[in-house]
Amino acid sequence: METMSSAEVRQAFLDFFEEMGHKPVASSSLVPADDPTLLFVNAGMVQFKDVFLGLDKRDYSRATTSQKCMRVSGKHNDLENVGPSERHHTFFEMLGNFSFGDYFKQDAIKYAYLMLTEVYKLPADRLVFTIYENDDEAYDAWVTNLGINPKRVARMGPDTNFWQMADTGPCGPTSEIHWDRQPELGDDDIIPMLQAEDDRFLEIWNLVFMQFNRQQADPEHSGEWDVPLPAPGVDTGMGFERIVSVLQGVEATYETDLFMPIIRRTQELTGHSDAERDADIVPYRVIADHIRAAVFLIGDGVMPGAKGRAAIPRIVIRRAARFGRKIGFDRPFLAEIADVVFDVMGEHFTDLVDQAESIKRAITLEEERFHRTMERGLHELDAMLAALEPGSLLPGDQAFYLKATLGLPFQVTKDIVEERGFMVDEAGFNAAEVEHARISGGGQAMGAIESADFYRELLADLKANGAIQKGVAYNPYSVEPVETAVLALAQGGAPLESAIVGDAVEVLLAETNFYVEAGGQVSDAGVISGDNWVIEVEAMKQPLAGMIVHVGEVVEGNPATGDRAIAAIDRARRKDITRNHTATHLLHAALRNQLGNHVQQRGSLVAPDRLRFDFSHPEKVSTKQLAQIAAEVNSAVLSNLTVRDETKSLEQARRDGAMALFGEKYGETVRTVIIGAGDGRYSYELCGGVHVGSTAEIGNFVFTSEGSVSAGIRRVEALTGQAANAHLNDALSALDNIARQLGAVPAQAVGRIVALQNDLANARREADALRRKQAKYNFDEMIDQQLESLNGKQALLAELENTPVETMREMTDWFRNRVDKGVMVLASDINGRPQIVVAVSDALVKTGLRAGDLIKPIAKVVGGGGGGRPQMAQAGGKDSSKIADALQTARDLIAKA
RNA sequence: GGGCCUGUAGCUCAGUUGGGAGAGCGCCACAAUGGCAUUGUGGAAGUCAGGGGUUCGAGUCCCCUCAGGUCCA
Repeated sequence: METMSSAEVRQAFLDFFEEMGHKPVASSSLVPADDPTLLFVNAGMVQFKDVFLGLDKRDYSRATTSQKCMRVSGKHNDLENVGPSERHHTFFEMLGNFSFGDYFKQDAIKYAYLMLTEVYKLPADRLVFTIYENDDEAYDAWVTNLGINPKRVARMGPDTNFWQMADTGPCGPTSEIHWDRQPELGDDDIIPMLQAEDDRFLEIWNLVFMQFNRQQADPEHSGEWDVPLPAPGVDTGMGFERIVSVLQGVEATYETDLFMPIIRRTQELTGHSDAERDADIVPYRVIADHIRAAVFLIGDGVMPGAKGRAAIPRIVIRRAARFGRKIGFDRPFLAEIADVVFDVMGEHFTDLVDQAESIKRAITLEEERFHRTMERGLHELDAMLAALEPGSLLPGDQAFYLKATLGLPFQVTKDIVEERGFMVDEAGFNAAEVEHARISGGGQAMGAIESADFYRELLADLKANGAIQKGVAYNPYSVEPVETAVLALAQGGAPLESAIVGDAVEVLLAETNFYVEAGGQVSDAGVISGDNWVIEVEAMKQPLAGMIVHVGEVVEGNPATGDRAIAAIDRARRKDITRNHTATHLLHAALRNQLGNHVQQRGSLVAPDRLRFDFSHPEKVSTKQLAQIAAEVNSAVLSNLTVRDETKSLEQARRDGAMALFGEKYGETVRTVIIGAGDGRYSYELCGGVHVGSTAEIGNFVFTSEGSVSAGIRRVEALTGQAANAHLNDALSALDNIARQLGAVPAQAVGRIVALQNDLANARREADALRRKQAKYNFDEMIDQQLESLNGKQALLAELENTPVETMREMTDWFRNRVDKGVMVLASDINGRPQIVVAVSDALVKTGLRAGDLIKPIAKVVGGGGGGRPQMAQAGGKDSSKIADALQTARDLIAKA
């Protein structure tokens, strides 16, 4: 047994299988290419799934990989185990060798054995094996052919040693190789201990033999419906971190050279001694695991966010930040630790290094966002605790509110609550969490998966009967109507033979040029028609690669599966979209020219009626800069640059200087869009969208807004073509009207308005002052003359003419200041509607007379309602002719009160 | 995809059964000081995210849309 570095372990594996005739294939992205049901690649075979299913062909029949994997959700959720466990990870690598109908069980077992004993030079007497209970071939392979002692080979049940992709389909027995951590216990108990899954053994390699096609579900594993596959295959997986730990002679994967540099760096930053570190090892491990996950996720284009896949980098970054706080970090620190990941992994995953700065920035941004969120949550928690009796229980639903709505992790809540001498109702919290999962999970997400399953089966059927080759023929770059056939109609994830008028249907055609939303460009709309029927297409979707689905409504006739059809996009709409799309590229280039190369696209929307573009930029784009950018775009339009596309390898495109979007995933060959010819090339981007032929077709370009989306990201919106013309014309005619109204030429309009505004403000102030003075004078006179005494109270009841509500309210203050024990009811007709205010002096309020109560019956008389505070109330009504009656009612009420 | 929360002055936010749109910071002017820091006085600044509804009356209640936050899938 040799001590190898992790890099050597990985390379030795790939080299050995290459020698054995395998094609070394690069790890695929963590984001599964065509599989919406799978959040992340979680095994080496994922990128070969279609090859195993016979849906895809490669020019090799043997492959070997070291595949990036994530296990964070669903059946394989290792998130909570990370830290306490010595060898659980969210992100890890899986070494594997694969046979697609080439070699089978005997060779697979032989290769695995050679790899471990000859290349890694593991002592054979430390290896033990499991096989499926009735798999005699595997038994022979180990015992007869390789001469393994039968005491070291355990027959196991279907739970551990039978693999199936789904309830039906490919399946087969497996054989596992385990490392014996306690060889001193001898051979005799090996089989029972393996069957009991004792900690003595560490599983290092799983060999899967895809041998059968299961025709129908078989929960009892009778094997009755298992038909042998014509070309059986092999899929193996060895946990890279585990084998490295075995070869480096350490107990925990965290002690290997994959993790120790990360842990040491963390330790440098905290200043802990080794003993302090070991006393607090869980946070160190969590940080080490999660920083790797975050780096690789973001490297594969999964930016932290709230929804879908994006939630995962957010979760790992926030968990790491949270555990970081426990060991003393009070500032963003993960980016500094990420540096070590680039050092350790960069040699093999070279594309990571190019993106290092962007990845670190994304991590730090997320950490900062987390801190802000925490501050808000802690603030709310403070308020909750302030309202609590000392030593009492914080209700579970409140703790859950902090988590679900404000994003404050429960552990944080719990720590703080206990620090302050309270307790949390944990059972209540858990109940609220379960209830929340029930309400918000389930239903719709399942629907999406069922729909994907439906289309996957449909795709397989259509390929099987030869209706299509790889998928729907898709050429969105043409605008001419396409003559084709209806391959299938569907509704709610179920097939439909034919449809009638009014049906909402999904239509699958053999060929289409309807664009499916991608890269910000929205889907096409249009019409599919056949003999005597018409379907209006409102939306498009792509449930999986190769399946382009039209979503629409039958407006005429009875379309049916198999019908001839003509698919026609809405060409005017498409034209507007292409104008906006090409303009978006011009805008991107102009932004970089005017603001600098730090400008990077962070999102975009290309719709027929507008375009929206988000980009990184630290400050507001000034009006002047905006004008310069628009001028540059318009100048590029006027230069009538040609727009063309080229398809080439991603590598070539990068070399040629094409702009790729950070955080997007690309295939090996890419389409590029070039604006401007030769050295005068103005813009060069990777893009799958549809564009105009030359820039003059865009017409006018005009901004409609500029603003902020989040920290460091600006958003602009703009119009082109007809929409821009209309916008400009509206603005010009509005300006023209304004100028005409002012009796000035447009250039002088603003000066005139400023002067007018000043005059108006002065006049208003003057008029207000006069009106108030007058009103106060009249009011004082009114009190002198009209104050009456009702049942010991001083009352003023009056109808005012043309007095605004504001003045009436002011009068209530005057009244209450002047009359100690008084009630006032004022009514006024304002634009044909009665308004009433009631005021009560403080002394009378104390005796129980409330303006709010008093006003309700009064308001009823004029057909309205009202209310207010004890001192002052306000009401309105409908019938001004009843004002006198209302005042009389008031008089009666006050007299009685 | 679903649940919950938020959107009020340039910024941070308050606004209690529906009845005077506010505070702090910032900004402008004036005064005190030789100047600055500073202090005082005064002032400007709001489509209460947008649209619809209920009501005599909506920042406040209801519905929709948009944007953001957050949790679950």
